Parts: sequence; structure tokens; C-alpha cells
Amino acid sequence: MRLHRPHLSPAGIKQEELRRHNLSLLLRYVHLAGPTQRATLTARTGLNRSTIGALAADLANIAELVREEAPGVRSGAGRPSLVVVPETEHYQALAFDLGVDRIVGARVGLGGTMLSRKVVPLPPGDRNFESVVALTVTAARQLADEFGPRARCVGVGVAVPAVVRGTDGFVRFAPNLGWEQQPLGETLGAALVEALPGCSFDRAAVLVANDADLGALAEHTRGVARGHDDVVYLSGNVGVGAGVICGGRPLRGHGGYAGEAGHMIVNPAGQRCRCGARGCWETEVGIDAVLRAAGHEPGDGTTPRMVVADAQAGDQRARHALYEISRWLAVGVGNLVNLFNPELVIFGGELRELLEAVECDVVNMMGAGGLTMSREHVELVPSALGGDSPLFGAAELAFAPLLDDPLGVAATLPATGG
Amino acid sequence: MRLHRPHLSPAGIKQEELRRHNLSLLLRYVHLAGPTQRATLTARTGLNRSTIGALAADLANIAELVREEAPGVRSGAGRPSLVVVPETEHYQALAFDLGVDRIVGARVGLGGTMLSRKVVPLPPGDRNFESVVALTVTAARQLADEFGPRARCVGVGVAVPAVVRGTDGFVRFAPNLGWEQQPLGETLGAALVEALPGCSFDRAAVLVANDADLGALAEHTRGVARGHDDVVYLSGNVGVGAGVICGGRPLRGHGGYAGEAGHMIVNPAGQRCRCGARGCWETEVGIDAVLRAAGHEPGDGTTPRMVVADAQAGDQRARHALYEISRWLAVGVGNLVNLFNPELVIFGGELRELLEAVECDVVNMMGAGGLTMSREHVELVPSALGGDSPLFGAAELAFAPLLDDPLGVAATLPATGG
DNA sequence: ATGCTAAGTTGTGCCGCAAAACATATTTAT
DNA sequence: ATAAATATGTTTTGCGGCACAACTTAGCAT
Repeated sequence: MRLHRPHLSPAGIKQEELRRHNLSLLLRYVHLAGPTQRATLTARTGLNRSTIGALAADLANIAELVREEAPGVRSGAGRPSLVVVPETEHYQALAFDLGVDRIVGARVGLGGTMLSRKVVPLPPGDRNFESVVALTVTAARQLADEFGPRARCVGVGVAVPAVVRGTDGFVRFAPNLGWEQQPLGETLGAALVEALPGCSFDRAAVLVANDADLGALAEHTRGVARGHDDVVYLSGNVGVGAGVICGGRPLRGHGGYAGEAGHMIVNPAGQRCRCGARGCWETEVGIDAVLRAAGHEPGDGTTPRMVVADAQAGDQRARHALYEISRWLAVGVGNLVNLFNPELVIFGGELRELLEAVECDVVNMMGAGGLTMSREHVELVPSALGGDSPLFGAAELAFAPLLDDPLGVAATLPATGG
Repeated sequence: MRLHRPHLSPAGIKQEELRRHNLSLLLRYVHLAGPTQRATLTARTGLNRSTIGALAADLANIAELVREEAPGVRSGAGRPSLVVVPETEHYQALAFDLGVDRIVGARVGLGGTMLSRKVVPLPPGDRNFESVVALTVTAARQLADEFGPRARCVGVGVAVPAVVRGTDGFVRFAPNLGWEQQPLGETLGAALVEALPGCSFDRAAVLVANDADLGALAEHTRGVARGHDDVVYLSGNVGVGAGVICGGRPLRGHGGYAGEAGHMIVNPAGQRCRCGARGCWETEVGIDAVLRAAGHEPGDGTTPRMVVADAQAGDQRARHALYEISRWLAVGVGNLVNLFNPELVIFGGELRELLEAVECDVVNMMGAGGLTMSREHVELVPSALGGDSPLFGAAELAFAPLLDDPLGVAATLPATGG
């Protein structure tokens, strides 16, 4: 049981933090695993029965974060254990996934249940910053109207296909949205605090992050990567991004920009990328590359899924296109595997559909040359949460502060009264 | 002050672990920062004076890990603060760096002081596994003879230019040594326990790791990367390896194989690598590549340093060679920067000398194309510990268990009596 | 109905840290 | 030289958190 190792910065632990840690542990457990018997919690945490009882009582009575119920199904001898249930309705987060052609918003309860979901299509030409912010705020208002009377809004998480500064959600570069240097975190924060007066969170509770990073977070939390501590999530849309979990924690990097796998140079003899360099991975495996290889024009309405269907139907050109894509996928994924040595590489976004068609080829090509030790245990899998990975990740992002300090944060959140 | 966030595995903290954590914190502080006033410790940890006093007393009296001294130089008003000093002589580690042409061994005291150092050249033809193990054991015995009467040996750390399994130090692949599938951790562990009966550590205290990973650890601990939590260390010798620190912790990956940057494919049109793939980074920037580009034959005695000297002396061929190398360095380093977003990229091994000659070119080439946000704050620097980075890292590796649980581990280590 | 089992509940004790009061050592002011 | 100011070490006391043990409760099996 290792605690985080600090450098030379202060990190003395006091008893207060011990309590906070254990409360956090308990709440996070039921948030992740759902309703759980007290006996199970006792066994898993290693804490004493009486301690678990006291912690659960605090979470239930002081903040109504959980409730304790008699177990429904009886099993085995002995006194049945009370079940600790996360109060899904009491604590909710708003989550948004800002896509190239639509905004998806959701209301997610403690425990990770999606309570409602809303899709706002973006008019094709109109994805400028102000419009997207405005549409997001509108969607947020609609979602917030559905809060129950006892709901508290813990915050807002936003996934955006962009290079995002970790500290404040400033968007440095979002080629697919056509944005550069936009203060998304600050702007949305201010606008949402204004638009949702019933919610008592402050501007800092509006958290913006890269969509691939949040996809990774979601898959690690509730998707295929549960229990796996070293994972790479690939988000393939127009661009390609990676979210990385290493040692159980998201890889952020110094500025929060880590995981820009799409601009890893794999083919210096290749095409010029939007970023200015030549032979970036995403010019070889991005949607446009798939379509172009199959003889389509990007923007003509074709999707990678259709190319896959064509290939399965026997279309030689589509099959050859997929083979070419596989080669470059193998190179890039191989590089990522050599660098991160993950247990899983998760294919999210449009890459999900691609995977089933090309998995065999990619695996063979990766195995053919190069170091094999990292590759021998790695699995390529499609994302389990489908296209909603970043959305769920955004919700987790919003819940994170509450999970880190349950009673402390809960105390700052009076019921919305809505 | 965040503690490590566990997944669903047990991680309840009890008071005992609180104490352990704070003891660990204190010992690690003086190990890293050297002799430190109690007042400073109080301020940095945020703990109370009385608590620091008690912790320091435990470390001093129970295990003699530190001693408290009256301060030498007086400064400022008020009662002078006692200075907590790591007991360099009482706790020592053995560290080894197994190179291609020599073994370097050292005796390192708590606090990181190198107390003695020994170089054993390898006969050119003879670097087979058994010979290297035997020479290492011999060197260890010689170093152990110099332990003082009050010394306790905390363990042995070994750096090896190989892909090493994290759990047990099994060497999967060490092309430069000509090894494959060798149980280095197990073999050395058994041999050293046998050879050093005075030392009471067990086989598990012999820890083997990749040299680049240990270089990164050392530079992070005592080198240029002190205080920087996101760092890439490049170890350039015959092969190229990377050690990565992210979020202040070493990147290990699932099997411990992370950081194989040398086999990142950057030039699919390039030469075939020893690993079987084509266009690996190390075929473009490894020592052999440098020499070949400059018109030398690998193994003819030329070193990269000589090529640099030639270039500085005006040799056109050498200058052109360095320019070519710079291009590929820029591609690879750019990829690493995009993926890890480090604050620093440290050039270790032979790359150290290369850096000063090519830094300008590499920085310009990196800035020319590609995403710039990750690159705008990154610095390319030579390793501060020179060729001894992996050696110091090996010592840190050996000290780690003691630093994680000072009193617990110290209790298992009676004095060597030697 | 009785006993068994597994779990929750309650009370006690230990341990860790903070806070306050006291003691000590050094600098600065008178 | 003496006293005040300052900063720190030391001791004592108190509070809070968890473990442990004893007790109670709830279901199951015979």
C-alpha cells in the first residue's frame, strides 16, 4: 500500500487527511463498483468493521452521498450485510462532448449512471467558438432543468478534440474545430455559473480536457480497461489522439499536453499534415486517409464504416485501402506499445469500427518485426463505452474533486432546489 | 496533498501507515536534500514541531538512520535549529552499471554520497552472461570489504542495457551484451547473498532495472531534473533507450518494459535494425549511425566525441554527418515530446557529447514543423551526473525500500559487523 | 425451536499529531 | 552588562482515528 511519493514539496499526512483518504476510498469504491455490501468493503479496504461502519455513516448522514439498505437477495448463512448504495440522484454532474458535428451533453449521477442525454447537431458551417459555447450553455440549461429536487450539481466536465492546457482548460489548438488559443475553460466556466444560478458550483468546477484523455479515463473507470493500470486509448476521428493511463494514473505531461500521438512522425516521406510537419501518424491512419485510400473524397459523406462494409463485400480497392491503413496502424501502435508497454490498446471513436476489420493484419504486422516483449501481452480492443467514452470521462472529471474529498466538497454544495 | 489513488484494490490507510509515511517523508527529505534543519523540515512538511521532533528522534534512536547535530554556522535570531543529518556510513547500497565494455560498481551511502567506485573492464570478446555475473560478484565482494564496522548494506541495484522484466529483473533481450532470456535478477541475487554473508539482505534486495530507466531516476533525484516531474532521459550508446518520469514517478508499463524509444519506427524506408524491424530510431541516431554517417566503420575505435571534434575542426563530412543525425534526433525527440510533454529531455550516455554540437539544429528542426505547444517549454539538456547516471540510479533503486519504510526495513538489517 | 454463522454495534484502549505552555539558545537593543 | 525579542526544542495535554473485543442482531439449517 504505497502512498504517493512527493518530491521535496510538503506532504506530511495528518489524521484529518487519513480520514479524508478513507472516506474518499469508500465513496470511490461504490462510485465505481456500484452498491456494495459493508462486509465486502471491510474485506477490500482492510479496515475494521467498525471503521467501515463509521465511515459509511458519515457519508450517509452528513452528506447523503450514500444510503445503506437491507440486501435484496439473500445468500449464504449468517447475518446479511448492509448494502452501501451511491445516491445517484443526490449528486449529479453535467458532461459534454464537443464533437466536430455535434455536441453531446449528459446528466450523470454519482455511481456513473447516465440519467439523461442530449444531442445538439452543429450546423455544418458553424462551429466557431462562440456558437459552440452558446449551444453548450443552452444544452446545460436544459439538462439542469431535469435535476430533481434533492440534486446537487458537483460540476461540469467537457471533452474537446483539442490540445488543452491542463491548468485552466485553455484550448491551444483544435484543428478539427478550427479553433486556436481559445479560453474555453474560463469562458464556459463564467457562462455556466451565470446560466445555472441554481447550481452552486464555482467557475473552477467547470473542467475541460482533451477527448482522448477523457476516453482513456472512462474506459479505465467503467470500460474495458477496468482493473488495468497501463492502457493506451486511441481516439480516431478526423485527427488521432491518444489518452494514456500509466500506473493507474492519467498521463498528463508538464502542460497537460501529453498523448499527441496523431502528430508522431512515422513516415518522413509522407504527406504534409495540417500541423505543418510531414508524415504524422494521423495523415496515415486518420479518417481522411482511410477514405482517400479507398478512393473517396473526404467530405463526400463516406465513412470508414462504409469502407469496411465495402471490403467485407469484396471490393478490392477497399480491401487494399484497409491493408494500407493496417500497415500504418501497426507502425504507430507498435511505437506506442514500445514506449508505454500497455496491457491494452483501446480503439475508440471511428477506429472502433476499423479495428474488427483490420485487427488480424495489425497484430501480425506488429509481431513480424521489432521488439516482441512489450507486444506479447498487449491486446487490441474496441472501446466498451462506444462513442460515449469521452462523455463518461468528462463526467468522471467533474466527479473527481468530490471523490477526492467527499465531505469537504459536499459541504460546499447545497441542494439545487430545482 | 493527494495520496495515491487506488483502483478497487485494498488501500485503507491506518495510523501505522500514517506514521510510516511521515517517517519515510522525513528520511527521503534528508536523503535528497542532505543535512537539513528541523525548522526547515517543519516548514516543508507542514507537520508540527513536536511531531518532527518525535519522528527525527525515532529515526535517530531506533534505527540510527539520521543523527542530530548542532548547526555549524549561526544565522538569524532565535534558538538555532538542530540539523538532521543522514547517516551516510550506517546505511550503504551497492550499485552496478553493467556496460558493454566494462562494469562499474560503487558503494553509495544514505544521502547519495558515493563512498567508493570500482571499474572492471570486460575483455572484448567475453561478455557472456556467466562471466559478467561472476565479475560483478567479485567486484561486490571487494566493495563490501570496505564497509565500515557500523555499516548496514540495504541492498544492491543493477543497471543493465537491456529490456528487463519489472517483477524479477529477468533480462528479456540485451542485444548489446548478446544476452537473451537470462534470469539476471535471480542469478545475481542468489550469488550475492552467497558471496556476501556479512550482509543480511535477502535475494529480493538485489534489484535489476534498465539503465535508461535508472538514468532517469538518478537525474530526477540528484541531477538536472530535480524538481521536474515530467522528464525524458535518453540513454544513447550502441542502442538508444529512454527512461521516463511522468507525474514524478517512473514510467514502468505493464511488464516494466516501457521506454523502448530506440525501437520506435521513424523511417520505414530506413535500414533494418537488429530487432528485425526497419527504420528504428536507434538505427538513425545510435552510435553506429553517427560513425557510419561520418565515414567510419563501427568498431574501428572512433567515438562520437571524435566526430564532434572533427566537425568543430571544420571537417565537412563530419559536419554533414552531424546534420543528418540532427534531423533524426529532431524527429524522434519531437515524437517523444508530443507523447510525453516533458519539461526536460536529458541527453545521457554518448548522446551527452553529441548534444552540445547539435542542440541548435535539433531545436530549430523541432520547431520548424509540427505541434509547438508541447515543444515551447521543453529544454534539451545534458545529463548532470555524466556517465554515472545509471549507477546513481541503481543506488536509488536499492535505497527505495528503505526510504519507503525506514523503520520496518532497518529492523531487518543488523550491522554487517565487517 | 435451537444452535450456528456472519455481520453490525458499542465501549475501551492505543497511537499519532496538534496546540499550548515551558525551557533554551542566540541576536539585538538599551 | 542586562534585558527584550526571536526562534526553536521539549513536555504535557487533548482530540481524533482506528483496532480489538465483547455483545447484539439477523438469517439459515437442522
